[in-house]
Amino acid sequence: MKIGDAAKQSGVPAKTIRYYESVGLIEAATRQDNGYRDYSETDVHTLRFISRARGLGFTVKDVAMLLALYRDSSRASADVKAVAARHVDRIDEKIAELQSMRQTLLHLIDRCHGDDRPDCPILADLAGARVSA
Amino acid sequence: MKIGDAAKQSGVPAKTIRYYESVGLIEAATRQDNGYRDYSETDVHTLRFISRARGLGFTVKDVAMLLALYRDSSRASADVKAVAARHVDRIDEKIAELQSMRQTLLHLIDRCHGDDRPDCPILADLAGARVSA
DNA sequence: CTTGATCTTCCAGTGACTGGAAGCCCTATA
DNA sequence: TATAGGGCTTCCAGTCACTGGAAGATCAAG
Repeated sequence: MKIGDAAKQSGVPAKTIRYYESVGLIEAATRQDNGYRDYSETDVHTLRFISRARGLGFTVKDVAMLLALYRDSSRASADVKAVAARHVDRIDEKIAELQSMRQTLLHLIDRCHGDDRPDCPILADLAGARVSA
Repeated sequence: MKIGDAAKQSGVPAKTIRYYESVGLIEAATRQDNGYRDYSETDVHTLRFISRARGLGFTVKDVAMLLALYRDSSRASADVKAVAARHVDRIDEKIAELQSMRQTLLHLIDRCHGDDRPDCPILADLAGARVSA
């Protein structure tokens, strides 16, 4: 099948499929006589695998590793678990960082009148003033 | 003062200061006779403002807006508040997204033996199998 | 036969830096 | 005075994961 159909069936945009090929995440597709890329059901399956993994926030590098493990029938599940666990750690860090920002922002927003007056604790804080807890 | 000192005093790397200048977030610094960029205390203050805002996750575009508001003594605090509130919304979305990923991952990890056997629900899920709740 | 959709390649832009090369400037020390 | 080092300058490239767009070939339908 052509790239457009593979895109529809996998949910991965044609542009992105070509991109994945260019960075080596998927193998270069075979070509039809007219030069168009040709995809199989297996390829679509792989693309869906990639799409799900990316949806869970795995980096393309991680996805390459997961794909390799997926294809290695003699893999140890511990290796997969390790990749996932590392990823959860990164997510936890990110969440903590965002929540800290959020808290500070809400604190400042709460103290800001939000009217026509120029007086604003948000700007004051950014300018270096310590705002009371 | 030279860029290295401005960097030390503001916490913004010299490289990043030049970058901010290149994208117009800060004005082009005046130059000393030898061509070196020259910074004032006010410039350092601005860099610290930027550094704090970036630390709260504001985009450079948002920071540009906040700086403009900061300098506009006739600003309405409502405008500042709006920028901050929009930002909190973005953060909330991001947190929700990450927490959803996290939950799915933890669920899968929990079900993975993590031993030498190849059997792995994480890969099974990525491959399209529905994992029991 | 033409129209429009889809395919091809290649280049550029996103956001916010960061690294590195090549070369100038300044200061301190042998 | 020569030199060694550090910091300064510019510019280009790389990061990450795409995404947009241009120019041109191909194909299916009317």
